[in-house]
Amino acid sequence: MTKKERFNKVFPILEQKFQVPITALNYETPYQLLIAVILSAQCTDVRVNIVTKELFKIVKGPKDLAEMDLKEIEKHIRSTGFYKNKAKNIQMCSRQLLEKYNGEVPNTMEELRGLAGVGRKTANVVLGDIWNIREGIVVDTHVKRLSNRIGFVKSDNPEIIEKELMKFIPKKHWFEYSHYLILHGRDKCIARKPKCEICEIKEYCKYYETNLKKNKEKS
DNA sequence: CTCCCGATAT
DNA sequence: ATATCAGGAG
Repeated sequence: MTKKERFNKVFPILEQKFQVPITALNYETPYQLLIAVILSAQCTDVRVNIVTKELFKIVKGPKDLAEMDLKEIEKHIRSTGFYKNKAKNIQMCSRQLLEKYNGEVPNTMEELRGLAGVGRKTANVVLGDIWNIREGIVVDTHVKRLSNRIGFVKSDNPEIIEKELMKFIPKKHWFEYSHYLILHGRDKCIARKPKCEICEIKEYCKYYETNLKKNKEKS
């Protein structure tokens, strides 16, 4: 089975399962989404939402973080991990927005990448969720894990994975693909103990195939 | 490549 | 105890 054939089997199943993909992060404005995504690095979306629920009561726009004491920012976001870097980044990012973009969130990959704490993954999420722009495929830890397990790629490098995926996934599905894999990764294809037995796409998954063989050899 | 780093499931 | 969580910067 080629990668494209495998994709054509898997994608409709995930599409049926998750329907319209929506972000699990809570926010009211593009600026708040940007901050939430920066905070979500190596942290569960659930934890980010707990933090932003309080933070966004006092942070409505870039001015609020630009002027806030760094220690106070750290105190608010501490439980998301990497809190010193993240505090510095979201404050610097807010100041950059005020200086360069009149306080608005820019809508190009290049401009977003120039902001503190914003890498390719964060930029892709903001572009997709706010402006519905498909600049690329969001490759986070879930997309990386599932793409390897299913058999779409063999790599740990997010940029290589993104390039490989773009070869056989139609551009119109790029944004949905990431969301579906992230959702499915949280639901069934969990990192530590994947629920292969009840997985909807197991018959098209190399990881399940390998496990089946191992189990049959044992018995 | 290493470091950043707390919370949670196993 | 250890792996893992919507990664990015130096």
